Amino acid sequence: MARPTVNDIAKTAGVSLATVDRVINMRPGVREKTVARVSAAIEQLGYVRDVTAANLARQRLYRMVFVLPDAPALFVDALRDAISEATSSSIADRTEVRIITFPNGNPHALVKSLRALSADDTDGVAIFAPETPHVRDAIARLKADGIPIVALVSDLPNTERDHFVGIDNIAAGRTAGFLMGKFIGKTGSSVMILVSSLQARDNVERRLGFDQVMAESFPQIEVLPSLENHDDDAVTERLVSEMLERRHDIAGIYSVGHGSRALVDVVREHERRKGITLIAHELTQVTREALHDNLMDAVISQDVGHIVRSALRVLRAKSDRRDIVQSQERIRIEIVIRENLT
Amino acid sequence: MARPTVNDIAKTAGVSLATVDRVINMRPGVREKTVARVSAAIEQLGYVRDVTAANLARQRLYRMVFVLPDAPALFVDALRDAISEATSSSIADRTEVRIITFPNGNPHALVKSLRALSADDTDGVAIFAPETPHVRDAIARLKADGIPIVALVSDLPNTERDHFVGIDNIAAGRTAGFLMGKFIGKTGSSVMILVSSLQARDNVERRLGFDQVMAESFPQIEVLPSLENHDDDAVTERLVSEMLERRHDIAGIYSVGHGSRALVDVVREHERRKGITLIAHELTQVTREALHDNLMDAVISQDVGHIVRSALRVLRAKSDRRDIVQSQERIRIEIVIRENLT
DNA sequence: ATTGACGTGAGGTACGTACCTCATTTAGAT
DNA sequence: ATCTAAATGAGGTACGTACCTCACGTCAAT
Repeated sequence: MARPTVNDIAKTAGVSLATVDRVINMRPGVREKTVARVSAAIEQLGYVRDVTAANLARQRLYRMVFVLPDAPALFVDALRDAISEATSSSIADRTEVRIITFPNGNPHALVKSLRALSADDTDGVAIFAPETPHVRDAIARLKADGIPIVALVSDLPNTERDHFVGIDNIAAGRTAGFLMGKFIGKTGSSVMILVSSLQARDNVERRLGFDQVMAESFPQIEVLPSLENHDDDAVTERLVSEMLERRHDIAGIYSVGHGSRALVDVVREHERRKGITLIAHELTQVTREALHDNLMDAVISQDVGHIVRSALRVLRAKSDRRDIVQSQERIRIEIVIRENLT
Repeated sequence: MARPTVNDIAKTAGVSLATVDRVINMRPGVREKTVARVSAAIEQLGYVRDVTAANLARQRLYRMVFVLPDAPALFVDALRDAISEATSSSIADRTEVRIITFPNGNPHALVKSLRALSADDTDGVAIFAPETPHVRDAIARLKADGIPIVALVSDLPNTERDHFVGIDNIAAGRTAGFLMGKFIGKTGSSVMILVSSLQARDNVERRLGFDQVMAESFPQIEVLPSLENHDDDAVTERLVSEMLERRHDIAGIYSVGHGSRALVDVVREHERRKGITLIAHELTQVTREALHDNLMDAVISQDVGHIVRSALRVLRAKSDRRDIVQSQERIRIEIVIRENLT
């Protein structure tokens, strides 16, 4: 009744333990017929390899690498913190984590860092970076080396990444749009859109989803063109101030990017702050405070802790060629308002 | 640099492996002074017991029990499904799961089931049940037997449960209230409240939170007294139909309990359905469809998968007297709308 | 019939921990 | 100083798996 072991398989397949071992670990030197017999026995008994025992025997250490930009956005800091936290409890699951930082918006430096990784010191890579041709090539190289790759937060769909850990950003944008429309309510107003960069796939997708919903369900609200701030506080401040001066019909501001500090600062000091619906992404100290102060109306977020743990689980599974539990790895689009802010 | 083992501790503490083992597993026969020496070495080296190796050596099997009502609510079914799903992948982590069902609203039967559990066939119990004096006693008995207990979904704060896995239901009610107020917007309207039972702590807490927010932020909206449906579809149907006939100022319905099937059915067929803001709890097939059909405006939910996995993690940890990673065990109050419904 | 390549079996050691037995040392009481 | 009980050491086996070596058997090509 207890779970079957390799010995049970050997017995029912009528072969020795060594042969079972060869089959399971895909070592050469076994006739196809014998492989089939062993496989049948595995199937029949419902054998599941005891990963913990295997890892013990093999002195397994998962050496994982997170690759992050040094963008001056609190979200990236939060991600970094989550990685650190995961690291401290990761001794328990044989996982060692390194963080590689590359200069924001410098794919060249990123590629250089990726080049330094090889299969004999790395068992998995989680990347949060924009998709450029160079990055694509670097990822292809890593894959060719047999290293599992997951994309983090912003997907890299045209690369050979094994998995994407993050939210559906189109749906996230739609969510923001729905709330913006419902919260503004009134007609004849307009919404300002602030993005980090139109290079970042996640930003573009969110904007797309936002526009879809606004067009479908709230056509009376005008959505203004995206303004890029490149995660620069000074730029943000200028853009927002100017806009609020120039157009008095602004009823909402949607911050698409990862940073909202400057935006919150400007709005906090502005006379019209009560009349503006503010929706941003990512729960950080800044957005948290803004929610608490009734300055911000909703934050669309993704749990960085989940993201990090999921990335590590997926990378470990890929590294062992194991399946993943899909339902556990779905990252939710969280809507955070003042009341469910814990 | 690799993680230290018991042997390393023995060496640095200047004792034998057997003594280290006695200390770690709290077996008797070691002088206090020696215990201190060993503890110091553990501290110094940052030793963390390899739980996987320990479980292997000890042939550990975690025998967990979930105790659930047979309430005819889809949420309970979803919970049951989540447990089944967790069970299938639980072979990997040495966990065996049993589900005990008790007749809804019959604490006597529940207590009888609990009485049958003992420490030599159970390593942990997760309970979803209302807190009654009998239940309190039964839990006290289990605790006296040394069995870890977690409360599921609805807290049992006046018992000796080790942990609560679920959301802050007052905050959940506040969340519902905030959205209800924002979505209704207009003045001079009223909101109907439907609860499962005023015995269920989670229902009461949600109602409380809802009232708080409505009073604070939306005083122009009248909140009607709670109507109990005892999870009975026929009762629900009657209550809702009558109310919609009698009062034409109903602008919103808040379904506090775990079941919303009958409510959705009634509203779906009603002529005023477009004019009513519907907010319910728990994402199930019914609420999912209602969201999709624009019949329901928001669902406040908690991820049953997370709940089950968290309960199992916590019970395993308690059973081993290990600490839990708080941040990983917090269950979020999820706001689900049409757009972030995946 | 001999050679050699390949397939397979038998048996071992190791991983980090649990748990057992038995011998020996130590401390405290007399 | 002697006795006794408690504390400790030494060494073993086991858990399920990985990985190694070596011997033996089989079969086809020569």
